[in-house]
Amino acid sequence: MTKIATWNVNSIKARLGHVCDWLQEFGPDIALLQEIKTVDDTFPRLEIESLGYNVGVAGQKSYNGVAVLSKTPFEIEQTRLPGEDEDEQARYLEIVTETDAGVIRAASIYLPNGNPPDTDKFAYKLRWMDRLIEHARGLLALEEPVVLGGDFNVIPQDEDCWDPTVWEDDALFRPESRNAFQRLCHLGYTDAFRTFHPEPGAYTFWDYQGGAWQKDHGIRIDHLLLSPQAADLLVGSEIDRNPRAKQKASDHTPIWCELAPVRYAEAAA
DNA sequence: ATGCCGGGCGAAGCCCGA
Repeated sequence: MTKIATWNVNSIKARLGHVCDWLQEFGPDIALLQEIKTVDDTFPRLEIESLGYNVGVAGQKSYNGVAVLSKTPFEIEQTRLPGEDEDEQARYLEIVTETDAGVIRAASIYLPNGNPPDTDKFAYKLRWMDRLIEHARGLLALEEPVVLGGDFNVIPQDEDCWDPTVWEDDALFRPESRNAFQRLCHLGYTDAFRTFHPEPGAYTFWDYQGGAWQKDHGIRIDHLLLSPQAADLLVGSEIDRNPRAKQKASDHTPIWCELAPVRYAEAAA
């Protein structure tokens, strides 16, 4: 079995203790991290390698930054999302590794927030999503198990937030954002968590403000999208709320999926 | 609720997040 998790940690330095605890307790085979907020040279590589992980980093000073941690060694395929050479923001890192479930291509994605919606930030978000769709379309042609995981900054449907009216005009919930997310899925990618959990009220983010966590006023914006070859291996997906409950927590919590070697996946289906 | 938290940077207060 191969466990693949994604977590926006909101600074790897501020969250190193929690991340190490989670790696030891949950033990993902592949962990996709976002908002590490540091450059490659200052990423706490040794601490994480000492827990048995290979580390890949696409970092940036102060903002953004993504990483991949994997128990199995990997090749780095992309350190930026293709399609806009001037884009310097570190929001995409793609690797290929051989796991117990076979060769898997995985990408750590930190999709732009896009607020406020009447600014270039929103235009940048939508351009970034178009670029992601084009790249994801190309990956499908490889006919490999692909996992696109990360903070997509998109609330896909009404049931993915506690009060849709509050989010109505937010870049995370605007029709343009949701439409682009839907176009991405409709290429042939499966939302791993939704496959097992059609019910509303499952969240991955709770604002630090206004007691959002205590009131369970959250949104589901962290996703794992699987190519058909990966979806065929999918045997489970859950949100791990424990890290969000701790002191000095990230405002996001991990979400994971489990892929099985093909003969086990067939038996479970 | 466009900043009530919380992090980075850098040493006070601003930028940014969702």
